Amino acid sequence: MTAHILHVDMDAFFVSAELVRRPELRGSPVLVGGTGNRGVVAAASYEARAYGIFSAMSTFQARRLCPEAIFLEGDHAYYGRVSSMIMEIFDRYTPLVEPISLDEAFLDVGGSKRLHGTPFEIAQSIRRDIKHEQGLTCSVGIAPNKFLAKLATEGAKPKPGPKGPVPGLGIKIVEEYEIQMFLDPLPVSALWGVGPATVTRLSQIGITTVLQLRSFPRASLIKALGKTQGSHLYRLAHGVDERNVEASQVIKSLSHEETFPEDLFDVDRIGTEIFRMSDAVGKRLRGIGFFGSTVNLKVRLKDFSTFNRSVTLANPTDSGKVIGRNALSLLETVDVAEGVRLLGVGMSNLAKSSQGLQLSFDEIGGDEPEWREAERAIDLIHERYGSQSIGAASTLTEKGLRPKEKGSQQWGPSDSLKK
DNA sequence: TCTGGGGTCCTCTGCCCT
DNA sequence: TCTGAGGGCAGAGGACCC
Repeated sequence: MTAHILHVDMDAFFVSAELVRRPELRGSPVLVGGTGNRGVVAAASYEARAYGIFSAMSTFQARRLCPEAIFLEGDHAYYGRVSSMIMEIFDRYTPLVEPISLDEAFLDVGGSKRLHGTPFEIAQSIRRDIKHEQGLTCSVGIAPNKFLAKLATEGAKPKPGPKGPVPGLGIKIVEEYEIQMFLDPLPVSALWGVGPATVTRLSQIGITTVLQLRSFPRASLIKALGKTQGSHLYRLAHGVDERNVEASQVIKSLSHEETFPEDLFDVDRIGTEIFRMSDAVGKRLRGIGFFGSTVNLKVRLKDFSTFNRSVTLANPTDSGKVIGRNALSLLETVDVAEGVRLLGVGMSNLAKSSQGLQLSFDEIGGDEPEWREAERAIDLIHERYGSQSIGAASTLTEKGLRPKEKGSQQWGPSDSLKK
């Protein structure tokens, strides 16, 4: 099989997007993420990476490593707009585009050769278009499958150096005949699905590199890791990945969670926050025309211990009120006396609202059947006058209405949310 | 003064039913 | 009637990804 799968990954996307609109910051250590001490770094410029800062590091630690770094609060809506324009560029070259996140996608260009050239030429064109139209750079991996293409991208990326970023290859191809040569020296942590826990388990049986993993008997690997993960890793170590590039993906769950600038102790306040998040989840469900059957509540306490509770409803719902009522009863099973650091409300077991769902009297609002209509009316008012214009009294905090929008607190609480 | 948010998938456990 | 095995399912939580 020839290398025809492209993995395109933007270089330090959030930071680079900020530098486009704030060019005066170029050359400085710039970080995007949660600016409060409870936040994390979402993206670091290559100048900041030279200080040992990396994404997912706590903002507190990043500040200590580089006090002079410029911290920018993320602007999810802006990155979303830039991302859409980049995805449009991909669409020019193939209809088979699978976005993984705002800054990353797989493209199957197997059928694009006659129109657009070889995979390498297409990668060159995409990089040129993105640079020209958005002022951003990206790296591209090309390989016979998604797993190898993604790994190849890592080899194409710029690296941080003491005097600024050291340019990478930009494009890296892994052809069929060089797969093992490419994979064997890599650490097992480079494989998709191998995190810290699996690294530890593998090292206990003497496996630290892909070559060692490949040489290990499949049956022993399955014994050590279980059938699913064992055979999955065995195949990856041999460069086998049969997943196709999926242009459309079905949403399976949806949630909102939030870490608070200070721990919450007041049960009434916790209830208000749960209703606020439930409201947002309901709004998003209605926005995409879905109902959910399972209500999930996540609670993280002061000591970072985390509890997940869920309940499956007899009838699916898209009502924030119904979600909130169920989430609140789930809260009763968790002892929150020591203080709540994070709350999350989610829905799973989703189905399109057009799939002939029967809603019981209770699921559409119980004693207030008109509430369902009210929620839809609120959606319309939000659309027209903004999310601060109106909301249920149950979602009102002492700071006023704080409706939760997707991505509004993507990387943790900011300084401005602190009292 | 540390450790986000939004997802997916998997495994384990307990319960119910046959 | 009691008991155990086993399947199905829901719930909890771990692990991983970006």
